[in-house]
Amino acid sequence: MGDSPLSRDEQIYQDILEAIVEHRLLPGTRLPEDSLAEVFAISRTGIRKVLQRLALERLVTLRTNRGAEVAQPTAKEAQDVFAARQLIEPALMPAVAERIDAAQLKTLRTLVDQEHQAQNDGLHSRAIQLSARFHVQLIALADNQVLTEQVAQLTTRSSLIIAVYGSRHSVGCDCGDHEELLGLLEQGKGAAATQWMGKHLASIRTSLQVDQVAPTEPDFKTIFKR
Amino acid sequence: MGDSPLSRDEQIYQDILEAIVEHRLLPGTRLPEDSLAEVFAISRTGIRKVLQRLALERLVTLRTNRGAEVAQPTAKEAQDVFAARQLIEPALMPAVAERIDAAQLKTLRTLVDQEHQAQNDGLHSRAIQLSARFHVQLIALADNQVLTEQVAQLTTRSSLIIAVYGSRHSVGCDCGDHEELLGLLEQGKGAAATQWMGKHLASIRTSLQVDQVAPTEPDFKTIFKR
DNA sequence: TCGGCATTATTTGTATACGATCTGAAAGGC
DNA sequence: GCCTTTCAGATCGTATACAAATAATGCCGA
Repeated sequence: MGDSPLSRDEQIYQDILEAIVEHRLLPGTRLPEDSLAEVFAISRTGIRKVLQRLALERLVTLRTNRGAEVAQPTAKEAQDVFAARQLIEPALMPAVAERIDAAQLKTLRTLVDQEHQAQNDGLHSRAIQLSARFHVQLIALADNQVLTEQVAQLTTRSSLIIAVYGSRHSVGCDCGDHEELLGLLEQGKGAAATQWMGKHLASIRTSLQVDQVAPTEPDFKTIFKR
Repeated sequence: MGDSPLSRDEQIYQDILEAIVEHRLLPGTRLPEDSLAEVFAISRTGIRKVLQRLALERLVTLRTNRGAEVAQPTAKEAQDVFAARQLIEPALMPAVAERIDAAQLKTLRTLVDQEHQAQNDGLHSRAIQLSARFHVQLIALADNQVLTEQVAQLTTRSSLIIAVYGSRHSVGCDCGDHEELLGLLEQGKGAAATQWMGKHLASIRTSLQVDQVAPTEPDFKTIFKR
């Protein structure tokens, strides 16, 4: 027994997902089925399935007869995503504080360390990915699969949002450190952890430059006007 | 301008979704691609796309080489779904109370009336559907598309849960009426509405008979043991 | 020189075909 | 008589082919 470690489709899905989260594929990038099919040595049928899934998760947009491209969240969407996170994530901190144990703390601290290291090495992309994983792993401790999946989706969308509106900070690791939060949880201070998480997300949210929209397609008029 | 009113796939998706929400398709029912393809006069390709989507929304389960069937939520999943709803929906009531206006109140009251009528006519299936729509329409007023979509998904999953564990009540319209809530919102009593919604969902949750699992396939060992 | 129109090339939408896998039942051995 | 094995039917997974739509290019006329 033991499932196949990762189905073919799932692997491709993960690959593309990671590329988007790590900003190797930027918002607006077109994703032609043929090219992807060739890269992954699979038929278009398989690619379409993956793109479909990514579209339902709002990571790519899918327009009929015009193919797929990496999604470009609007400012409103960015606000909505972070509002949702602010509603859900802080509220789960008490449950997390209750259930967390030494082994899980250790796992989470490993993630934080890796994140720091990536940050110091200038690997911002990797830091972003690790930060997202930290949030999901943390929420998973509340033992609610539904909410965990929702937060997982919200964090990946957040990565996309940061690609469009973000400062150069990774997923908001400027306002105090994830390590701080672990300290609070370790001491069972659920209420304090709730507050911390609320501020953490608020800080990321305000650091977004939602006003200065990065022009999707190069605005030649501006570029060549002298 | 003006999109096609409803794409072919979208229509099929809606049809199957409605059948599941209204309990015309019960949990555990197999959904062979060939049969569906024939019914909807489309190729298997189109059906697979729809089933894929329903699977991502957890309304059908998809096992490799064994096809699709209407999902049978576990007791844990049922708890998780309602816990999520209890976290999200009450929290949005203040925002809803602030933004609601006369026109929207009227629309919602129409929904409630239709729900009552369906209930009185013994059309429980329809009542369930209308109740779900009421919740979604309500949440939509908070003007957060992300959360609205999440709640939409949670309500459809709730319908499925009620099919498995539910009492004969429709989507929990026993503990006080949706009309009551509209009264509170009309008066701008956001805090009271929050409380009301919390109790409302709690009431549905406790009315679920999560312990007496409806045996999917008849458990002959139990049945014939004396 | 510029705008409108036709043509072409690229890309997606859909159906179908073929191979692989699973389920259930019948046949055979113990 | 019961268990194992094998075979057939049905169902799914994947690739490919062909049709349709779109976007871009080139052409022609004003």
